[in-house]
Amino acid sequence: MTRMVGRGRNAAMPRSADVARVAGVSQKTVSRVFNDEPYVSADVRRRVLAAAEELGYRMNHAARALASGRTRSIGVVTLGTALYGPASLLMGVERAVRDAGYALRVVNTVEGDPAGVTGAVESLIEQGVDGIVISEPIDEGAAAVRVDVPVLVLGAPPAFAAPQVLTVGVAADALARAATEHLLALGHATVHHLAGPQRWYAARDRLDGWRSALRAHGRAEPPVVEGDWSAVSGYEAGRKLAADRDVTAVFAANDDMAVGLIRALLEAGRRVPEDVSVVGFDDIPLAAYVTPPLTTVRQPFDAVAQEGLKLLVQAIEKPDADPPPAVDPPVELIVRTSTAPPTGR
Amino acid sequence: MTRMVGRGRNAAMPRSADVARVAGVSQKTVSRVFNDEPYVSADVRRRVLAAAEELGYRMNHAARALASGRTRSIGVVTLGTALYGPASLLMGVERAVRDAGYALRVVNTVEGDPAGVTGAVESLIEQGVDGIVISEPIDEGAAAVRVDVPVLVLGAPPAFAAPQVLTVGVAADALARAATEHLLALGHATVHHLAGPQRWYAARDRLDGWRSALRAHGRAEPPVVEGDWSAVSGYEAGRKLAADRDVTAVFAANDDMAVGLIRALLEAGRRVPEDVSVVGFDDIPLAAYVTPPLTTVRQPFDAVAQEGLKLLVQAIEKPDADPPPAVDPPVELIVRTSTAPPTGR
DNA sequence: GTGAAAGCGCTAACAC
DNA sequence: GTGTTAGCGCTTTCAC
Repeated sequence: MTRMVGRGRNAAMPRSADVARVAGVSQKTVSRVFNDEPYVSADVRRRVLAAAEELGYRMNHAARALASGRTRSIGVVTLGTALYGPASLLMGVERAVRDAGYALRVVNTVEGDPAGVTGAVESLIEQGVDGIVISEPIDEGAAAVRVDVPVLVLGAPPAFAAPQVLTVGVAADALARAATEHLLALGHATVHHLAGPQRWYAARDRLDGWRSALRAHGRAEPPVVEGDWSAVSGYEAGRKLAADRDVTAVFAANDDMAVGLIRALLEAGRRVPEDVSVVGFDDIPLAAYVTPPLTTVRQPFDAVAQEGLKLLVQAIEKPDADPPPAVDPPVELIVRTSTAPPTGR
Repeated sequence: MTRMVGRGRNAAMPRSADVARVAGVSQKTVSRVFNDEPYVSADVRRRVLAAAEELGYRMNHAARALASGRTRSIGVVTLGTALYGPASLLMGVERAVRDAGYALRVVNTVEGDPAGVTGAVESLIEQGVDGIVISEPIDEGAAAVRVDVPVLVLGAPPAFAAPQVLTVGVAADALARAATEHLLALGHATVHHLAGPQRWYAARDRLDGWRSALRAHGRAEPPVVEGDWSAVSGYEAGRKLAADRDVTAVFAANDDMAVGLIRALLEAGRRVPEDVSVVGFDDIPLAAYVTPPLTTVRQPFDAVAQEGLKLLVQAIEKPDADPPPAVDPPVELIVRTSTAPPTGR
């Protein structure tokens, strides 16, 4: 079946008034039907729907947005990267937005762009959105924008002046703590940390979780090595770490770096897990299939996106209701074979 | 600095008429300035800009879209997956769309959704977009929609009735052919293929490339094993393939499956590359760091996205001009250590 | 070069 | 339950 769809000045698209004429009702009644408003008799509703179907009517969202001041769309600001974490979060957000009956607008921020998140948010506001999701932002200094739509920040402290700034943590510190404690429980004297870039809040949270685990157990805190999330940076860090015979356990801030790290370790003749245990973070789909299969911590991306969007949509639609209490997703440590007790050497 | 931005019925946002009053010009002149129309004196332009700045004016895109019938936005239809290929393409598209001065709307199609791509396209049209990008679609049968905006299809045959359907191939068949020929050149009698799900055009193209290489060299065409892009499916395929001692070289349709395959091979006691050579597809960032480092073929995602968007934007803005000839991005085979000549056994 | 008037296709507010 | 009347903030058309 071939249906005609389209939009544009001369495109002879039927409008609600045309539907009204065919159905023999007023234009406003057509509007009522398409907005599921009450007080429309079942009979009228049926006639309107039939007429709309017959004409191939589709509502013009621009006109609706102009008249109502609402767009039924949500904007998301992401880092423009195909990294597993941010990409998964984006897919989760898309799904949750669609399920809530909203449209999605996406703006990426570019690393090093002076406008950064602030510019991205302004461009979304200009486009017209009812709410904004900021996904895993990096710290760009105090670049506050006053926005009058609700803002949901995923994986960072609230940093925007908005009527409602909602935050859903990825519970990264708890997850990082669990990873570190797993290594400690195995009998390692201490745990080294291959951190993510500290401009990312997500990276800081993981570092905090690692540090708090070490402190809680009264262990020495070795110097932190910082990577940039990439396997290359993990590899480079691994070359340094491999030279240090005191290193028996490393917690990497993501799986990509963990894989690079392991490669460097192996090339330096240090076996994993016999000589050095490694735990990653994210549970990328490949984690179970690299050599050795990677012990890691699963990030509940979908749950975070869903949970967050529930808050955001409520803030948009019922601004006065109290936000429901946030439910922290469960910590999931996936133990595979890249970790083992230290072998006395 | 805290700037007030926002939109909405009661939000006391300044409009172009306010700017006009402050600048002492007509509302239409403000419109001219913001649309970079000619015939505005430099002096007037400066005054308008100053007034806008003073009031914190931002144009209302919904009103513009309603009046002009154009939205300056582009919609993209993607599969909702964080797989490296689709995710990279999406990021490339976002960047290219932003560079062209358009906004981006995203709709995912869900596997198994009856509406599928057709429904996604209709929802974009309804939202109002000036052009549509369909990224790596799967074959859903003939579900044609007549759309009156230009459509760009990335990585599949044109399948939509639209004023302009543009296609930019990922040249997947040429790339797959190069991968296969690399293995043949190494001295392997033939090459097995671990294919992607055949509903994806991208998977079919790779299979075609593999097949044509085999035919061109007069080699036997072994039965195809089909996976679903995931490492798990590669692993399962690997268990079957490992049992067959005739298998000395495998071309996997993506890197994730290649990694799963290698793991299965190793577990079955077959060494890579000594007993079996493996080449992947995509060059995921991890490819150089897995064990053994993966020989693979690099997909030029950014180039494809940029190239495609150039076509699309031209089709939107200058519908009558001839589309510039498509430039095929170069084939890049990355040889690492998962491939080697067969060892006579 | 600039301005006045008339919509774009909807929703809001209120009448009936 | 349903219709009427005004806009929403821009662009278009055409006059000057």
